[in-house]
Amino acid sequence: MNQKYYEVALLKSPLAPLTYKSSDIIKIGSLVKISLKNRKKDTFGVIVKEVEKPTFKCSDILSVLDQYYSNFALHASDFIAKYYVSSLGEALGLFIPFSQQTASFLQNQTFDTKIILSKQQEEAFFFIKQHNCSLLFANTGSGKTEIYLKMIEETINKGENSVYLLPEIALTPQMEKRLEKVFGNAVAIWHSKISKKKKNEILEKLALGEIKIIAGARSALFLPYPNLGLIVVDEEHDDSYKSEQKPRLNVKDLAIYISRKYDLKVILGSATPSLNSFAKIPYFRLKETFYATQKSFIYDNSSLKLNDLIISKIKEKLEKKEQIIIFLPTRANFKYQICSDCGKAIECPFCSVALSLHKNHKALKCHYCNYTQQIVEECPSCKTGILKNYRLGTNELQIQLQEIFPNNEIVTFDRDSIKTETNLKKILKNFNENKIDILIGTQMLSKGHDYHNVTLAIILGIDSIINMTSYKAKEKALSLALQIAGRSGRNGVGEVILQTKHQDFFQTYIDKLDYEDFLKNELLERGELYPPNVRLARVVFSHTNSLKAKELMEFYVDQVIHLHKAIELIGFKECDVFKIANKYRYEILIRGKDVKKILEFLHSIDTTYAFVDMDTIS
DNA sequence: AGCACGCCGACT
DNA sequence: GTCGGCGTGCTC
Repeated sequence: MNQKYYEVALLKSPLAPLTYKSSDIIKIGSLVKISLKNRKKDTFGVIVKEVEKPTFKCSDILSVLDQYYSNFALHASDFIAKYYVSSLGEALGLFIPFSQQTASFLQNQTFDTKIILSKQQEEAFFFIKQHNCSLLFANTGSGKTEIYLKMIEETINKGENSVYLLPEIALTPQMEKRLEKVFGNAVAIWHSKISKKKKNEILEKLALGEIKIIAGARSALFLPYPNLGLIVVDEEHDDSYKSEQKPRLNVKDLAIYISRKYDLKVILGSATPSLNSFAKIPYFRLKETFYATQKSFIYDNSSLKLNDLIISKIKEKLEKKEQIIIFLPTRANFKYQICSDCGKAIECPFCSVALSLHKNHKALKCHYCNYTQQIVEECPSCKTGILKNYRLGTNELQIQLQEIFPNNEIVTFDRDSIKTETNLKKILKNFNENKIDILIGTQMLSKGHDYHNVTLAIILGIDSIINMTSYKAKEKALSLALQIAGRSGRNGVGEVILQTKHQDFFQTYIDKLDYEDFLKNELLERGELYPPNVRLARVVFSHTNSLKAKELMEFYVDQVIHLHKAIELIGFKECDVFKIANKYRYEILIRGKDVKKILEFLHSIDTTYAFVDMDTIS
């Protein structure tokens, strides 16, 4: 019998592709069922290439399924595996395969949306059309969404699909409304919280050509698009485009890579673009806004969150029936409970972090591993001290404000209070209908929502962001402050209270200069030390035995120093959060200009106890 | 001897 | 990742 031999990438497995045989000719990209020694469950893999008969004995491919991965998915996965250091199977696992059955002829549809662009928007539109990948650097209220819509229209009329990426699920309802108004049921929303049934329905309609546009979070980029023509990455500055697990890819950077290899358009959009994009991608500045807003900033250097200034400002707005948003980057009631006698914080037994107090759940919770325990009355360490609460969170702020303003509706807006999509939509609806007076939230609050009647934005705790040990700390803090400020006064006059000890820094770029000046200065300051002119990578070694983790780190520190002279070892140490989920962690940070040399080192790391974080932010 | 547990290495 | 093999150390 004429045997064929194929390399098969094992889906979601860290192993490199393995060789199997079959008497059938199987198309590259096909999904197949295989067996693996010591494995009971069915194992699935993807045919990645045909090879010569190997010297070792091969098992048979058990069956070929009627699903397959496109060349696009194979190619993108290959890039992900190499650049972000994962197995091919892990990278392919991100994609949803095409289904053989539904591959019928596509239904075509054209739109005439009658969107009218201003002169400046027209220029931006023209600019985007000239580039494969472009950055739309658009001030809040300058109408970048119309440009996206116009571009999507053109893409559909060419018979191609569009994907519209948003950094967070929280933003999808609003965009869903906006897109559906223009494109009706040619639009679908895709993110992790969408039900399986709904997902299958969307996939079928996508294959049939009934759905042309997918708006959604990271995972929306990995659907089986019959003919992808446009990728919009909105709020491109947002770090949540970077995945925190397994293939630790940055979907934005993947989109940029794709735009270079394939004939499709990528638009990155933001009012506060990342320095990386600003430095590397051709940009168009959309400065003119459709309505003039007068925005005044008040700087408050107090350490007290609810001080007289803030309370009196809130009172003033409430009396005028105007709305207020308050940003605070801490969830729960308090982040620490510290003993006044021995000075120790109550720690998670599995992680080296303090437990947060959640009054709503009558519990202390670990924000890393989710460990939950009862609230304690006395210090578990010395059994005598009184516990004091530190670092106010959103829930506590809500309680304290409610005491001061008992007749107003005050609601929190964060991961704890928003559990479902319905829940999210309800809060946004109530806020837009003026049924909520004050909305208190974490980063979620900052992300591109349109709030109509907000005349005061209060920004608290921004110093905890500017003081972070990340080369991006300043960039993050300033963009966050501007994004939140942008939510206030969309219809006329808006005030912003910024509580910070870094008034000079913020004032320079808010009152005197603008964000583009910040980016240019920051670019000079980072020079050859931090991105975008060099690349950073982090390798974390984690093990239940802390000595083991340390020894592994030391071994690879040596390797960098002696064998990889083209890359620079910036440092090696215990991770800031030393223990997570009972595993001790050490990390090394490297820097280099030559991607190949960096990857050479990263791919030489041969232990399951290490993970690589290419283009690390932390 | 019998077993629980943790560590290690193979997986085509 | 997931599984079996094997060594250690504890118990009956």
